[in-house]
Amino acid sequence: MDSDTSRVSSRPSSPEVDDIFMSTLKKSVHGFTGAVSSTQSDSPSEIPGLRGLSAADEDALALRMASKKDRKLLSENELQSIRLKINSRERKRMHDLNVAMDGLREVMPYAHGPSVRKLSKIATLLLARNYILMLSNSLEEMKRLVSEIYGSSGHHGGFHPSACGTMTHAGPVPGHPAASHAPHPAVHHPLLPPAAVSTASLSAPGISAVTSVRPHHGLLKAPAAGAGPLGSSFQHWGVGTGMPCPCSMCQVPPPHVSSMSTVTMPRLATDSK
DNA sequence: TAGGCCATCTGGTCCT
DNA sequence: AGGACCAGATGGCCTA
Repeated sequence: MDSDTSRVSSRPSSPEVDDIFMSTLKKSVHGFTGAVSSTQSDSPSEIPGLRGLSAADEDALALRMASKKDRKLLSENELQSIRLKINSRERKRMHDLNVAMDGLREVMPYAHGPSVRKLSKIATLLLARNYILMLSNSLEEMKRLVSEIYGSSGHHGGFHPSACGTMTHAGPVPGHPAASHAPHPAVHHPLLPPAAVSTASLSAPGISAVTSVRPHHGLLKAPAAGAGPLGSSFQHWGVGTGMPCPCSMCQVPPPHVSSMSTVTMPRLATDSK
């Protein structure tokens, strides 16, 4: 999918006024929606300016409506049936999208639970992006250190299985979501002393734009006292010691992350009101 | 009450 | 032709 740019560019920035009008007419005069939605119960009486339409008016409108393509060949019931079918597909599509979004939320390093409001869609996407970037950064750092340690001794420069086995931050995998991170092992980055990781904090724009805003935004039903920026259920924060986890994942988004979030989501970054 | 988020409807566009 | 995708519009719900 993918030819979006061209598709978008060819799309009118806003619908024609007449199209909106006709759409309204279709919905109101002919019950075009099929009244599937519980939130949108359009009826003629609800549309100012359409009240008092005579039967002739409706016929004329129906004619105009039908003139579009071959709709004239379809009965009102057929049109409604088609519309219902399309609406149903769209609902299913959006539902699937939400399911996928939920799946993404589950593997995000963010507080989960009945008392915590779930991430918004945009926050989920932003956090996911930054999470991926952090993991990539962490992986690169790990590779570099492994190379430093084994590279000069003639050992292979790649990951040793034993080292791999101790990597708990390799990223969420199916069945092992980051959200359900097991508590940190005593040494989760055996090759990475705390001093080796960046000293940058999670206040970096990428993460802060999403996570630190949530409480301000009132999205946490119950403030997590003592919880870090990622939330109280985030295992990397304060496990055992109550101190911030020094691991790479908990520390830094890559430098280039700052190019977004706060820019593209000004509201998220400044919504502390 | 304003603003944010969301679900839904809808029509347009593109793809198969 | 039918389906998928997209974006605009609309209204409901919730929170500060």
